[in-house]
Amino acid sequence: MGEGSDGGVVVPRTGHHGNRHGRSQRARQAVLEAVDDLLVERGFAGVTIEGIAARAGVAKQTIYRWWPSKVDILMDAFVDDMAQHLTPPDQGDLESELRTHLSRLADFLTRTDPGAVFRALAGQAQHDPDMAARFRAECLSQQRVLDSLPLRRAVERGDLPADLDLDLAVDQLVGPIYYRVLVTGQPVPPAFTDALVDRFLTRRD
Amino acid sequence: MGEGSDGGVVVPRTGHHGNRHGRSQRARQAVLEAVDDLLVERGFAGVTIEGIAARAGVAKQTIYRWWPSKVDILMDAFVDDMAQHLTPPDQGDLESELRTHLSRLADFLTRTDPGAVFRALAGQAQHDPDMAARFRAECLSQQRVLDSLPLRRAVERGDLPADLDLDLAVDQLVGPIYYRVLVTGQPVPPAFTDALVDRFLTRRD
Amino acid sequence: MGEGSDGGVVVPRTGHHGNRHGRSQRARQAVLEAVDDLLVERGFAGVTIEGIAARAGVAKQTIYRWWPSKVDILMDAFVDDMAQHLTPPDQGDLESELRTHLSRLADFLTRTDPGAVFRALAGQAQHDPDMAARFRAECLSQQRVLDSLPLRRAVERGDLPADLDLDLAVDQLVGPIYYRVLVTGQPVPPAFTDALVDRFLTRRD
Amino acid sequence: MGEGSDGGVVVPRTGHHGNRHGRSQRARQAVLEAVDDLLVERGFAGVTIEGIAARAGVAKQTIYRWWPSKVDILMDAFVDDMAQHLTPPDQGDLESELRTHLSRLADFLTRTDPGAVFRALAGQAQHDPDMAARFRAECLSQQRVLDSLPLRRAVERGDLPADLDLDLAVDQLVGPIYYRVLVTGQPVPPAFTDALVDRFLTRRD
DNA sequence: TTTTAAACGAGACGGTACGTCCTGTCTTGCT
DNA sequence: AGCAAGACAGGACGTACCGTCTCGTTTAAAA
Repeated sequence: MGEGSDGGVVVPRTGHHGNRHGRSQRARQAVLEAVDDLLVERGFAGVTIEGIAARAGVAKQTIYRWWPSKVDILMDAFVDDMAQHLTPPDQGDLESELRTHLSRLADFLTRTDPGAVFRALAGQAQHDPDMAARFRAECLSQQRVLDSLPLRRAVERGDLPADLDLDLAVDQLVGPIYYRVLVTGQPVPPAFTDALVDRFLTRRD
Repeated sequence: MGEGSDGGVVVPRTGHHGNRHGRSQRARQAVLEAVDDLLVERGFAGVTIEGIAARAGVAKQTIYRWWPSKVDILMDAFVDDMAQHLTPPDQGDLESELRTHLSRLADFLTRTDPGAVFRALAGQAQHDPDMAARFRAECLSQQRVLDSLPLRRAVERGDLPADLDLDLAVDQLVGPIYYRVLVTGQPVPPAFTDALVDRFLTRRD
Repeated sequence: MGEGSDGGVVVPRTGHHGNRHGRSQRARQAVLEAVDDLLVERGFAGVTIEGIAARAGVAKQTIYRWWPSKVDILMDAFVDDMAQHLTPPDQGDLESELRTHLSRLADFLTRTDPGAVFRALAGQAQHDPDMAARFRAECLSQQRVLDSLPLRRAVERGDLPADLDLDLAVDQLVGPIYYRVLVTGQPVPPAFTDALVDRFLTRRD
Repeated sequence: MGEGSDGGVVVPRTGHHGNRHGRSQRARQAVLEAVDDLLVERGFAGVTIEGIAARAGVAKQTIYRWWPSKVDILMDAFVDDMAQHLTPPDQGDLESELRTHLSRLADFLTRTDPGAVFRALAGQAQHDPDMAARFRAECLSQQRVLDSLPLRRAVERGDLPADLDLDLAVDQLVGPIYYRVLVTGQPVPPAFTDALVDRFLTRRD
């Protein structure tokens, strides 16, 4: 689904009201802000197309023209936010990078507004396979790349074996975090993420 | 939410139409079956109180009398099913028990109808904190006990140290499974669950 | 259209909110009053289902449950009003009765609120053959009977020949009135209706 | 509303897309044909500005530039057609001329496409006083002149008294026809129009 | 037995949001 | 300057469910 994120490509200059050169940037931004605000203020059930339209000062039809559903609006809003967070720093040291990244991930998922959007999207994905596919393609695949970055750097450095099963390793590292966030609701403190890193590295000795 | 699961206690004998002493078992069963059917056939969005009532041949009011919401009906239906599956067998051997239990869990979550109910409930829990609390209290806590059973038995047998952090261990073992099921949508074959067990046990040597 | 006007038959007693004994009289009355008010205040285009619902304090669904369209609501309202007016008095004298009836008819059509409803319905009938058929069956046929009443009484009295073409005679008498009301928009003063009566009776001498 | 009918005066040459020399005749014709087609095919409710624009291959703005509303387009289309029909022939004989004219009028109103347009316009006039005024000024006044033509010729010939109330006479002759067409929906056969003429002339003997 | 009160089926009610359609206005680039 | 194209804010449409509320019936414990 590209219409949400490529508005800047289509529109050459202005964000005025309707014209033949594509969508209004003003409307797009207003919608994305409105959807974020509504989700945080009223929860997922409080996010309605009518509510977004009213809050953004936009016509419903304008929303339907560019987004197939409210979750696609949320995904659009999420993509804008996600890249800003969660790019693991290159510290030259696997353990440090993993500790930093996992604790940041836990914080992002549990404490930030985009994290709340993520949880809502992950929730909705359970109800709608098509949406789940879009969610994975647009949001999760990028995230997955970032999650594996410390490991791939360590492999390049020779700190991890070249035949490491990356998929499995990433699942082991971040799986328990998502499990706590999405299933048990337990807190995910640094002590927990550090322990995950410890046990992941220990067995390699 | 207790009224859903204790109906059998209140009703003395029959499940015919109105009576002055407790709820109709006929109605309860019809509702639980209808909700399961609808979820599997039409997905979570296709589960509506009106639809359940029509399918079960029951009045809406009867549903509202006994369940606060459609997710509570689903939880009621889920509880009935869950216990049947997923009780790990006592095989006297940690590795075997873990392999068996984790692969059964993966199968339950991804391939069975109650698994679909679970995913729907887990999804809805992301949108509704109150419901999430009920979900954890009624469904997950039991499951959590079962998940830790092989480890606790191993501790009793002396195969695992007494000071083992059970919570962390369970999270490491089942977290990646739930992560695949709820987030990435990747399949969860026995090869994957076996690998989880391997790596969990390896470092103990 | 019968569901609108036979509510009193179906509902045995109360006008409370929903019950199994048919529709709420309170809602029905509120809708009919709202539709009349809106037509007079804002014209036909200002009559909307949403506006009626809001004004009557009624849910849209309740309106759709009982009336197929807004014109059917207007017809229902019109039927209630029409009978009150326009029953020609029995004065024992053809000329007097005709003069009275035609001038009353003209006044009804041009100066009263139900007359405005009639004009709106007659207008809509031009756009919708099905509605036109309902309109004729429910509203006009009764009116037609009243219009011919003075002539039929005169025939009974022997003041008019028994083989009089009633249809033609009524068309000649009231046709020009409706023509002015619906087509030319000219006023229809008593001088005009009296002249119609004169010319109708003159040729019989 | 004059902009619709004087286009031919302004445009000097072509009807291509945008040009700097007044309106496009191509667009005007396409719109008038589209509106006629749509009215006949889908009825008045099926006539929308968007539909006309799509069918005529014309931009909505072009329509709004030249016509204030869809009924004005219909009036424009109607004026073109009306003059062609309904000019009563000069037969030198009042009765013949009246018989011919009234039966042609009845046929025009009930059986022709322009007649359908007329009925739609007359219907809409009931809902919109401003439009009714335009309708009378642009369409009906001409028609009224034609309707009275046989009578005026007869007065000139001395076949009718010079002090004849022309308005009343015309109303008596055509009123019943319009009444049947617009109100009762009864057919208007020659037998009916002939009877109207008979009775109109009889009383003069 | 007869009474009687709780639970039942049915379904109308006031609402909210849905997704669609059309309105009339606007801006742009082409002819 | 007029045009085709089409995005825009707005608003009504008719539908689907929500959760609440009578109704009149069914039922079995209490009287």
